[in-house]
Amino acid sequence: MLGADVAVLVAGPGHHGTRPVALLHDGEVRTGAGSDMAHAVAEVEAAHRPRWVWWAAQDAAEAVAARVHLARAWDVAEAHRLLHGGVEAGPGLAWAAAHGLAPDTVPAAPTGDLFDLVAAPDLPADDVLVDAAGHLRADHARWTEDPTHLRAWAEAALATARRQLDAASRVSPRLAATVASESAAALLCLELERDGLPLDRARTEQLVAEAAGPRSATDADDAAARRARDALVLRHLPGREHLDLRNPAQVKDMLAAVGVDVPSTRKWVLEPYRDVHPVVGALLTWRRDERIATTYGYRWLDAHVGPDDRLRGRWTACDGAAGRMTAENGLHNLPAVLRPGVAAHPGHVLVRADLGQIEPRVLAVVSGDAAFAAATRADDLYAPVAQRLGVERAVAKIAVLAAMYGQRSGAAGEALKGLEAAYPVAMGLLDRAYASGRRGEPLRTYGGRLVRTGRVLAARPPGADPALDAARGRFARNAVIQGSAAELFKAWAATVRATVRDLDAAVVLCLHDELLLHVPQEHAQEAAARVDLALTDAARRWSGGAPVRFVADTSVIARWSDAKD
DNA sequence: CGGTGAACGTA
DNA sequence: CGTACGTTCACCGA
Repeated sequence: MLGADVAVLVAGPGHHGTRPVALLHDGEVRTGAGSDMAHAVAEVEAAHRPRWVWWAAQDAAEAVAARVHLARAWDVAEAHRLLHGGVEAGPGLAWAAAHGLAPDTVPAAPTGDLFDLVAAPDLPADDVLVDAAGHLRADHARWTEDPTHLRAWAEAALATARRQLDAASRVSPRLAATVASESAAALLCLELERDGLPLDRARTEQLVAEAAGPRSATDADDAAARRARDALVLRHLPGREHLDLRNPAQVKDMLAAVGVDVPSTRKWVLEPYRDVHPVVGALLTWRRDERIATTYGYRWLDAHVGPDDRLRGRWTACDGAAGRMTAENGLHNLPAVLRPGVAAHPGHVLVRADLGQIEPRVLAVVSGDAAFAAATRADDLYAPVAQRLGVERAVAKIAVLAAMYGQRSGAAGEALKGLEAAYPVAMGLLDRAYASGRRGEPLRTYGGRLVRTGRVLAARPPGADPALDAARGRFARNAVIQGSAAELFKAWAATVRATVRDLDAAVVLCLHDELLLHVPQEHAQEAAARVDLALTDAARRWSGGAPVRFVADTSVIARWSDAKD
């Protein structure tokens, strides 16, 4: 994986475009300002299609901005997160881990104040990157401001990557492939931020207006609109006109006074009390509209939707828990009522594809349960499970979800016993994950990501608090499924990224089990077919050919909210 | 002014 | 609400 066809791309500190960048390929290093280096990167890609090694995808920011497509990468930061868990994965930490140095001995980066000049111990000679203890020098960020240092910086990244590959092959035969997939996902994250999510601005503004009222010209108008929204609730409460609806404690006291005695004012707690007092319904409607007015209102539109009518936010390839993708600025939690505003631009369509029942299908792969794998041959996995258990489909579904997530409320009891009997291998995997979590032991996803379970209130050791142990157990059981599903999803997304490129199509949204592509109209059917083919290919590679079927519901639409074909 | 919890959107 | 995440608000203590 890191043989002869390797190129290294690293950047020094500074602003994108003007910062120093080095490209190391075939023993030769080229350095220059980032924006000037983009075409050199493109040349190497076109001629050699190497595997690119970088400390993090951010090193390729200028190439991405210049729309240079890079096919294969080894991202040292993503590899570190997979091998060792956690989110922190800077060069100093990744280097240390790759060289067997304890993470708590990594020297802290200088903060830039005078104290550093006085306290700095044993500064290495100025042309040396590694200190006496074997760590990257603490001031490596400043040190790489000098372009003559960038060759050593690139070689350090390559050395780290090679050690990571050795470590990965010792952990799991699948881990190197997972690094490749995660590295592509991290690159895709930069492209998602660059391209944005296409919106129909007029329609989106209209939807916002329906919840928040018309756009205010002045602060006074804004305050008046806010008072008008509040009045729709307060009119049910004569004598309490000064109640602050945004203060949960005041709302709770008010509700108790009108006969609604609840432990909290959360939506699902209040929902059953709609008939007790009209203020309950009014409050819930107010909360829905207030969410749009404050979080997804005009301020959000103005801040994050560009003049090209695209919504942009930062993306990260893996969160700190099980490894799902995250996104900012509402890209991952846009209220459903605003979805009609997400629309293909003229001459284009959206291709929407979502994975069906991904988590139980992933459980079949991770556990290697042959009987459960057989159930994945059905379009609806719960049908054969229900048949085997002799229960209704709805009961089978609840039982499977209860087994995976540890739901304790509800009546899944009998069906759960049936599951244990019918699919002992799959249920055994979930039980072992739960037990590992209770003991605070780390575990690995199918693709090899280390998930630490001690992170749940790490201050209290396992065994000290039964409720905490149970929480760690539930977290672990969920993480092995959710994290493995995230790996399959990213392998799929990376495959789609590569295979629809020649259609001028692009992935514009990743949502855990759903992909949205922006596609020229004339390539709609071809892009949809390639999305489905990419799932077959990615699933076969990720699962190592396990007899488990994955299914996508794929449709060509104009708006995200449109019904499926 | 920074940190915390409540609340709620998404999967 | 089984588990995550991001955002906004009010409150708390400095």
